[in-house]
Amino acid sequence: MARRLSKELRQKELLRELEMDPLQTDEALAQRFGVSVQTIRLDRLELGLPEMRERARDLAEQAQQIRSMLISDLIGELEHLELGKSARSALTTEPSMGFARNTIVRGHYIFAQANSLAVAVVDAETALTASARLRFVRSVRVGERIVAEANVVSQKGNKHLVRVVSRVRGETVFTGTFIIVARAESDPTGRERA
Amino acid sequence: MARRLSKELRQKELLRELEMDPLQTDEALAQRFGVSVQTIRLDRLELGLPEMRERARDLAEQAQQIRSMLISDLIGELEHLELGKSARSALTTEPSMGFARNTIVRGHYIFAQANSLAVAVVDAETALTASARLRFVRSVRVGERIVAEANVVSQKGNKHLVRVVSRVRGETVFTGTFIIVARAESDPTGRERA
DNA sequence: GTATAATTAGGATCAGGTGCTAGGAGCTCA
DNA sequence: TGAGCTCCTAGCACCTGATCCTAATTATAC
Repeated sequence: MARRLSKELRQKELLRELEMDPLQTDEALAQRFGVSVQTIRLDRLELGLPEMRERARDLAEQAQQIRSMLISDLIGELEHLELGKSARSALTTEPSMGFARNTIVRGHYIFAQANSLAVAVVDAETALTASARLRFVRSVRVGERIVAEANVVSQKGNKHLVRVVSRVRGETVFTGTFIIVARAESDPTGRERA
Repeated sequence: MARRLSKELRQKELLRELEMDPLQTDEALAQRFGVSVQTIRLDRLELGLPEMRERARDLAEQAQQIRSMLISDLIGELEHLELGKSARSALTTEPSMGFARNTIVRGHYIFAQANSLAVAVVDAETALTASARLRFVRSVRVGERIVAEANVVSQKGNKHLVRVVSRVRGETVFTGTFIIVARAESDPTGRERA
């Protein structure tokens, strides 16, 4: 049974190996495990692992999704926007947004949604967050859908006071008060941020 | 010159097309533009664009980086950690962290680094952000390296007051005061967040 | 109408695979 | 000892999405 054990072990290692670095060819993997390329192919077949090019494509697609979802200027989907007045966006939370050891969504995703919305609602070429006060009222579980609503409370000069409330199924999970500064595109001296 | 113009136009379109969806083969692109595959190849050659498989690989590598960098529990690299007392982390900002229209880093990345650090410094199984006050003192440009320092100011029961200051080349760009709540792993009733 | 630029076509070759067939090594069991 | 089994290796034909190279055709400019 030493043979079979070694096979099982190799396949487990193979999984770990590909998780660490998915962009390895069968050739490289074969060398790494001291077996023939065919053996690696059989292993992949048994484990249902796709070939390197597919793995690359899958990852590439993920990257695009991540890019458009998490790294877009507005995090979450914009559902409503009345410039200078109010806005609403929805964010469906994903496992990648949670802590590694539990299913609680990490605060900066909730903040990111609220902050993006606060910046978006201000009617200006460039708007940056100057300061904020946040309250995380209740923890959010991975999979829950967060609806954030932003309202411009007041405006003095280029300073906008924006209030954001985020809810999950109607229950408030987060509130934040943002001071957003509108800045002319031509003004390069950054004194504030978003 | 209509031909040459059409060529220039096609190459511009090609760039935009591939930016939108990089996972297209020459074949598909040829059909899309109504030209032969060879023409697309020549265009790619002139524009210095890599083949589809390379594009996929590049994206895949990015995805891995994004995964490990932005979606890890601690954003930025931990440079120092004394549990319950202080911590320091560094974050080199990337183009993907900036706004689409300028090179200013968006606030939630700065917050994410600070928030992660504040949570990490608290010596507890699970620590969640309950509330925070933030000040974005100065805008950060893409490429700048942010060093965040967190100090536990006080502790009352399971509530920790953590102060975070983020600097770029010694200059303060962000300050935040976080109230972090430590929670026993066994307590499933989420009343606070991180 | 001819020079020049742009496009198309064809063939050889490559990487990194799939799918299939076949053979040998190593172990178990009777 | 040999049959039966799993596991590994090997070889060959084929596929996709490319490469590089040469040659021919078409469009446009002068």
